[in-house]
Amino acid sequence: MDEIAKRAGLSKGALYHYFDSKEALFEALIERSAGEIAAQGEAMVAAAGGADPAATLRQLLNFMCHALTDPKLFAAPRLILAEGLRYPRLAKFYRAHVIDVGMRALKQLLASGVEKGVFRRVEPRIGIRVFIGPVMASAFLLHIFEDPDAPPPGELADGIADILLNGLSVPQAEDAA
Amino acid sequence: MDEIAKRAGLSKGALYHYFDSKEALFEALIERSAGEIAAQGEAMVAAAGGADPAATLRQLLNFMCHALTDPKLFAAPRLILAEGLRYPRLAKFYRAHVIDVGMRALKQLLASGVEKGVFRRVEPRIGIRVFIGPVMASAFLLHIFEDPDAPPPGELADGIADILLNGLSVPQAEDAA
Amino acid sequence: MDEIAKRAGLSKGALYHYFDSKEALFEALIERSAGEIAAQGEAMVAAAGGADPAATLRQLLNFMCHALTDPKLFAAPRLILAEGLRYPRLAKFYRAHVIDVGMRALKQLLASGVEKGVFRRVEPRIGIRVFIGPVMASAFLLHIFEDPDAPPPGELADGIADILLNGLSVPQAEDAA
Amino acid sequence: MDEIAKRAGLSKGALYHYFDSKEALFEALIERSAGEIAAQGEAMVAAAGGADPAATLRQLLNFMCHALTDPKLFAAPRLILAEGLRYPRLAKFYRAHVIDVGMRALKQLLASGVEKGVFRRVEPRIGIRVFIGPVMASAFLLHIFEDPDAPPPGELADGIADILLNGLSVPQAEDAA
DNA sequence: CATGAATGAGCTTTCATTCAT
DNA sequence: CATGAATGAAAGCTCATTCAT
Repeated sequence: MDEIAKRAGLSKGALYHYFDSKEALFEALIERSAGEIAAQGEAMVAAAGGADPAATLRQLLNFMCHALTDPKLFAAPRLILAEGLRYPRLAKFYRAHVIDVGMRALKQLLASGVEKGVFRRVEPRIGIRVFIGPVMASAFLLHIFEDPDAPPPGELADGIADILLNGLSVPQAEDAA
Repeated sequence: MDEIAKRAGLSKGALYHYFDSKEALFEALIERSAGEIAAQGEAMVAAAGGADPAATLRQLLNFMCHALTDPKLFAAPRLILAEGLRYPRLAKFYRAHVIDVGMRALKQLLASGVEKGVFRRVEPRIGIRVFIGPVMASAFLLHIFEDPDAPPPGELADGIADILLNGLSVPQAEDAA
Repeated sequence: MDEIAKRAGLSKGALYHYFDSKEALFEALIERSAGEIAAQGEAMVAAAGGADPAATLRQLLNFMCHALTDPKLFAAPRLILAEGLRYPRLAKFYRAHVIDVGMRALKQLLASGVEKGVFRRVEPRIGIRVFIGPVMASAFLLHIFEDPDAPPPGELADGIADILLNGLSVPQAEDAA
Repeated sequence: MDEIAKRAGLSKGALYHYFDSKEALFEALIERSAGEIAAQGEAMVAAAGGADPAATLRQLLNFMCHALTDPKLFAAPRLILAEGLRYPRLAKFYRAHVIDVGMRALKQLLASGVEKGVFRRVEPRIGIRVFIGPVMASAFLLHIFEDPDAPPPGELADGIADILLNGLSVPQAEDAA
């Protein structure tokens, strides 16, 4: 809190004027950064209205990859990881304000793709994990392990989308000799 | 350290006999759990010898999904995430002993798949992220966010492998002109 | 001060307009509650004018027992006891405005009883302590220790008066020799 | 705690080695001082065995007056007053370990006096308050209000006992003209 | 080898008081 | 007159580390 106060140009006491506790401050931070991102992602899916699910998926991936490249926007997930054991309520808050929102949107996107006949009918819980996981992994490698080899966000999003949509496997010729 | 000593059934003094510092203790923990897992994954790829890359990928996913379902084996990654900021050396240690090992093996697996003509030639850094990300995301949802909806590890591995290999998209009919 | 301001329905700033400091506020509180009680007790003794000291003593006990049953009137003594160490000036203030007043009145009452020949000539400092002590003890048991067995004030005053005036001992038969 | 540690010649950390919290430290203090006094008083009553209730009452008063003259032994009651609002459990602890013990002993003493025919049958709750109150009042005047006029403990105990046993009133001649 | 008492810097939080508006 | 944001010292407590035994 000393450090936070100093960076905010306030005294520690003033911080407690605005937030009841460190936990409350963290919750506000989560809501204003990760919560915002999740809401924007949800809005993106809603705006697309199921018109072109593959394009929406690409757009969403692009958005997420760019967002999580920003250290400021990675602050919220990092917070959960660093302080989640000390403040267990924080993980619950994050789940309610970020994860549930994102999951709902992704489930919606996958379902509309299936409905349109462009996505295969995969188990939604797994589809969600396969969508969000690569973005997470990239963010961790970038911010926590300082991978010098990190691909730029646009390229990353395109590459993830390519594999997600088309698979790693080489398509088999189906009517060969 | 008090808590660790108590659970280990010895005194704090004894703990400092075995480990020079908390950081050293953490490094040992990482080496013995996550390092072990990474080494086993690497051995799995080496043992397969590039014979059936898709099968090896499925096997590796299955191994990882089962491993990270165990709270004890999730302890090391969680440690890095929670303490990585407090002990920056720890993140570097983890990268050297776990991430680099795993990445090398995965890059090898992808390359052998390409060589065999069964995998498309994707950017390896991205292929790696798409492989490991979904497993990570599943572990986080399970252990950090206590998702009650977590799929069982076997089913999870199969589902991830299916999407990874075959993609989300419905294959196009190829019988055109 | 925050709490006091809130309960008083004004801002902290306003509080400091009316009172220079917390100590000053406390002094005002003491003067307006305990000081008032002490003054009323003194007036009671003065009004009686030494006419019927035993009756005055009963009346005074009754007044005190009823007063100290009211949590609002117990607030001032409690304040002294709780904050007397933190604000030593406060104890002196209470002594001057409450204790000295009460003691003077009691000393007066006892003296007039002796003069009238209805009270034995006891050491006044001790007489005072024996008078006020039981009332204090009752208030403490009621407000601090939340004794569920507390006697109602009227009954309490009568009981104390009975013992004070007549003693615990069974009167000896005087018909000897 | 800083102050306590300094006076004990320890660091703050060491204090928390011995006591889980400030409240626990206070409970230990209460048990070792006031609890001890209460237990000794109880033992005194038990030892007397109801043989000479008036003498026991005098002895007990003498013991209490001497005990509460010692600032160290007054520390526990003072603690309750100063910290009771901050740590409400403390008052409950004091009640259980000190007040209930003392009350039980006093009730016993009064009952045995009644049984012997030397004490009048007074309401025990009131008898207790009249016994303990004057001692309390004396201790407060001495330690909190620093009364320069405080009677020495022996004289005080004798004076209280005299009033308690014989009453303030001048005995009436019962067979006069 | 092992103990556990002890340290001291650091943490989150509180609170009487001040002051620009 | 009144507000409430801001301060800063101090409170209770934690914890990695050390050291006499």
